[in-house]
Amino acid sequence: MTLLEELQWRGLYADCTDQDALTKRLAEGPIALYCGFDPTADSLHVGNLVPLLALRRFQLAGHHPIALAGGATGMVGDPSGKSAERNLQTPEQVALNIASVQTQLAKFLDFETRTNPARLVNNADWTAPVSYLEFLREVGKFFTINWMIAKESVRARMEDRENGISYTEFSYMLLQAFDFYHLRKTLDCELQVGATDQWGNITAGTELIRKKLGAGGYGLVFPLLTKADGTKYGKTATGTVWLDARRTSPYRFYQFFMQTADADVVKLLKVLTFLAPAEIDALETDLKNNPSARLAQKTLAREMTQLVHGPERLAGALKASDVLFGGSLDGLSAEDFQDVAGEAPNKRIERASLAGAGLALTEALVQGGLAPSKGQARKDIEGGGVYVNNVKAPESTRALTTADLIFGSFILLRKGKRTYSLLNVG
RNA sequence: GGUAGGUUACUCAAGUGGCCAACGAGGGCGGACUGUAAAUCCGCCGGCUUACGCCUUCGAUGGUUCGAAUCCAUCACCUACCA
Repeated sequence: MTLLEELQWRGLYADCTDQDALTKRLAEGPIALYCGFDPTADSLHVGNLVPLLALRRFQLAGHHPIALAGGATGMVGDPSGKSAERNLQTPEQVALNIASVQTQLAKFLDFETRTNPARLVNNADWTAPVSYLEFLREVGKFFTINWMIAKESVRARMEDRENGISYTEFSYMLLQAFDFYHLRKTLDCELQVGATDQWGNITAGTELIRKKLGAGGYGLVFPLLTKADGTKYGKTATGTVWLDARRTSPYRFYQFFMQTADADVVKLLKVLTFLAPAEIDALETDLKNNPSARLAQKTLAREMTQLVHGPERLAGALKASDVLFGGSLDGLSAEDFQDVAGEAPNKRIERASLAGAGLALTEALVQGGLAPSKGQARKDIEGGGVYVNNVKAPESTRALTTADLIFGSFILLRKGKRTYSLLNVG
């Protein structure tokens, strides 16, 4: 199976500027390719994994990946896929975000290998020195407004009378075109990859390369990741699933994948993991024959957590999951529980607050982050959805005392089937 | 600069003087059923309160009124048309 065939099998092929030519080119030998990541936050999220891991797939196949951090483009904001104008980030924010995003990008690619080491670049390096006038003459002149406003990302916003599009965001595609042109010229980068919403930006690049260099450039785009029910992938009710362990703990990260719907899990195994097709096929069969074992979900969660957080954090997440989803806490060793204490969502409270009448359960739920207010906490309790140490606690007048402590200094609160908070009593 | 329209809770969106903490939909959270899945059904979703109830909210400020999300004035922002 060639690389392109594998990408197709994995559902990672949406469109290509010239499939036949690219197939031929890839057969001839290693190619340099890039993908850009704008620093919209100080961490990447699971949605970024698709293009990032695609770069890695190319590297594993012997090609030269270039990860581009958008120090310049991040100052402007990509209108693609956005229905409204965005607020500009301050230069300080961009600088901070760039620093952490670069560190994360570096974790997924091999920079040491002799044959085809990865490279990490920042488009601010070549964009910032160019003056506005220079840019207009060197880049702007090669694009007609007519062509630009025909792009989906722009047209969608032009048709939306409510929002419109600023000149700044309108210009975004030219900056990205300039990136591709620059990388083509200086690093002989022939291919740009990205999600489908990048199609317009990518083709702007190939246009510029053709016009200014008289050379070719390829674009390859992946489908946007969606869930079977049509909603966006990578967001939970609580928010985005980040790659940074400080924002999304490995335990939560593991649980996010563990809770994948049956209808999505095979697609995600293909798109996100490096498991061989045969292994994924076997998991698909298992899912059909024995869905309650959740082997596909477990494998996905395991693979992803290992990939992003490493084997040690994976072990912690597994241990915490075993304990928290293992039913009764009886028979659990103190050591095992200590491990959970470090991994699970956790909140420190004062031992003194448990003295006497104790701490109201409603108050404890609020402190543990399981309820937004005491009123809501009371309703949740009365609705039968709250557990203390995995025992249902249906009375909203319940208070926690030292008698509820397990293993000396913990109280395990649970709301619903799977939301936990561990009170760590100091 | 002129004219017209808009700004309601997480989002969309009703409400145009008391019955409004505010219809409805989406979404979320809980429950039942399950498999930490989906679908379905039920309950809840401003805050405090065991409850009666109290308090804070409908862009901002001030006013009219016994009483305002609803009326008036000023301001801010958004949109359209005209200049």
